[in-house]
Amino acid sequence: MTTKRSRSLSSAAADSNAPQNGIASLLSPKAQGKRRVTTSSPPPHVGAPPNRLIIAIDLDSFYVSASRLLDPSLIGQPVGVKQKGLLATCSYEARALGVRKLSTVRDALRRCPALILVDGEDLTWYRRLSAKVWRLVRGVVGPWDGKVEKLGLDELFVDVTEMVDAHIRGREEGKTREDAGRVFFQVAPDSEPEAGFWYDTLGKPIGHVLPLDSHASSSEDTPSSTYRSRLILTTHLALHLRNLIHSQIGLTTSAGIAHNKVLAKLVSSRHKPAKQTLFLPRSAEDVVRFLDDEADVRAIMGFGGAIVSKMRESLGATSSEAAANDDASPPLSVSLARKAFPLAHLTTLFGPRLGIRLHGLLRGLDDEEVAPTPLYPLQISIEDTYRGLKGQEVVAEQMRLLAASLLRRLEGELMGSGAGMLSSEPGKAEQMEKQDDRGKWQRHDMPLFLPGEQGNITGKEAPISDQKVIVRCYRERESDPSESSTWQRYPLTVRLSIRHGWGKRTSRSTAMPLDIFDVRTLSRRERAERLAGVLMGLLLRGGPGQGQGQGQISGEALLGGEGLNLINIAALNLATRRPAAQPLRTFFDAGGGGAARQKRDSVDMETLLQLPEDIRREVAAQYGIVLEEQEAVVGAEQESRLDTGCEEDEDDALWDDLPPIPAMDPSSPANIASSSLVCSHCGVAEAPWLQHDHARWPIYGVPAVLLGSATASEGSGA
DNA sequence: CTGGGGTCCT
DNA sequence: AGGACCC
Repeated sequence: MTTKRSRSLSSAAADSNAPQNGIASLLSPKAQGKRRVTTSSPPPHVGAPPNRLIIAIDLDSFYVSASRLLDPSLIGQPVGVKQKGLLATCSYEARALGVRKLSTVRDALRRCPALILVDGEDLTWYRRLSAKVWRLVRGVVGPWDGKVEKLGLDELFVDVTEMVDAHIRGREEGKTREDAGRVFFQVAPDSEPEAGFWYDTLGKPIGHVLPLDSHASSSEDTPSSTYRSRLILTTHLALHLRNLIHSQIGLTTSAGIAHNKVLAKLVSSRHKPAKQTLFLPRSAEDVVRFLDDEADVRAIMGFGGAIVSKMRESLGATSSEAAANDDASPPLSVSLARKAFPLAHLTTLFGPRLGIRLHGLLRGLDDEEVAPTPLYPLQISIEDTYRGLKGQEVVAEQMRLLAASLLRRLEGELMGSGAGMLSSEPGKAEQMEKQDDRGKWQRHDMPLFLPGEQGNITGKEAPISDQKVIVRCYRERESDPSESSTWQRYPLTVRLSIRHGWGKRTSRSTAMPLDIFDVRTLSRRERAERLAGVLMGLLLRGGPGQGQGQGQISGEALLGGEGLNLINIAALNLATRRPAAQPLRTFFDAGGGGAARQKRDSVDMETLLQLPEDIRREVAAQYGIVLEEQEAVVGAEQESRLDTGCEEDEDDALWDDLPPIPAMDPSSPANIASSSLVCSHCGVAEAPWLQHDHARWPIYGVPAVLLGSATASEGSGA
């Protein structure tokens, strides 16, 4: 359908300013000549003249603006939003006083002692506001097959090609309202004929235009359906969306309009708060000239630190430039990058796929489609940073807090009534739009927690740079899921990532314990306890290289060296339906040797484990399941059991109801043994936090006796 | 002295 | 599981 449309448009373009109109000439000769040889089907626009209409929208100093909605006294003030020791962002007033985004708090306060600090470590409010903006925009362009992609909390990409062309078609068919040189762009379906905006048929763009001489030279453009006039029309639509975001939500935005994402994003940052910029090149040369103004190739989305560092290194080797791998090394300009890195060079350095992409990016070529952000994310994670967190009890306590925090988020974002509270509610967005553009801002309904007498601000005193500094902190009231709300998605996997000292992150994942979904029968505390237990198991599991689970990593993680600097817990693999039970048997089924294995498929382990103890024991006895809690296991017996290997045994692993994570010294074998349970499958005793994993992959589980000896080397002896 | 998140690719 | 990218 794209081809049909673009044919009619390019025939319209052919009459007036064909050579300068630059549709074909926007492509490099290479790209024009090349026909797709790949077997995978390319996006419709690949290899075709640029035809898409992309808007990049950027919420201005988002965290600051969002905080100002909660606390208007911040308006007009130099404000910095801090996360731990860093300024996530700061207000333009603060920037005028020399404060830089991403500077340390200490540095910012040195430059601007009057800086007002806001705590931005809890993202709840920002996340909600961000989703609101996304839904608003999607409510407008969605009905026209428009696509909206969220990038982080404060950026959107919007593909309005279909929407604009639908309008142009309607206009060609005389279906639009016109009045004294103006046309009405009806933005909602026919049920809402008043929603939309008037624009001037003179074809003047809204906002800034780049390259600077671009529009002036083509001022004789007729407002016909040329590609250029479609881009110009898009600036009106962009303003409309920005006006909506401002009037309905109260946030100002910057925007860029171009024929692809990278260029739209690049120009969106050229004029920054509350302005928009159109990129309107006449030729491919215009694009390259524009990019060559960019002194730092990192300004192009896709050129990150690792890539540029590698490029600079390669440059130093061939051109005797003394650019080491420093952070302080001078930026690599786009023009230098383009001249110094022919395609063959880039593919050598980065492989065919990435190399080709980077080569195109240096010339402004970008095929990346606007990928509609799905209703539910692919993963939900929380994290916190520490200064050398160590000790079993300390770590376990943090794990409990983080687990509870993750559960709170999962409940908030994955539960709802069938329609989905996070869902677009297309009708609602249209209603909002139907209201006048200059209407009052929407009420922001964050249920605020009011600890202070003076209002909704919690003052937190924090010692920063030797002074006590007040950090304003806005908190949301706790709430439980409503009665009617049910899980819309079920994360099947949980992943624990940690950073040890200042090293790199490492991560392990395992099955999500399914009882975290039982919000009716278990308190959040109980479910958090369960999840934290599983996480402690992951912490102790160590890497695959640890084979039998010597517990080296775990010992160090809990007790040794620098301690933990970061803990991140992620819920991923979000399923639509709740699985029946924990997949305990996969390992054994794959093992193949289970012909004689006795089947107990009729027993739902999860259900069994949740029964009251007396009933549970009764049922277990009936099915021959060992629910025995064991005081201690003799070391020698364990060793021999371990040698035989769990996979040869016949029974499924099963543990008794899990006790809380014991607050105890893990280096004491006695403690471990006393709280261990014996695997009914292979007979190995495991500490509580290892049982979950052991049940899935017995060979990775760390037998208590080994754990004891491993930690004993650092701890209080065997 | 370096946040608290996300996505995709290998 | 890790590494790159994005904000």
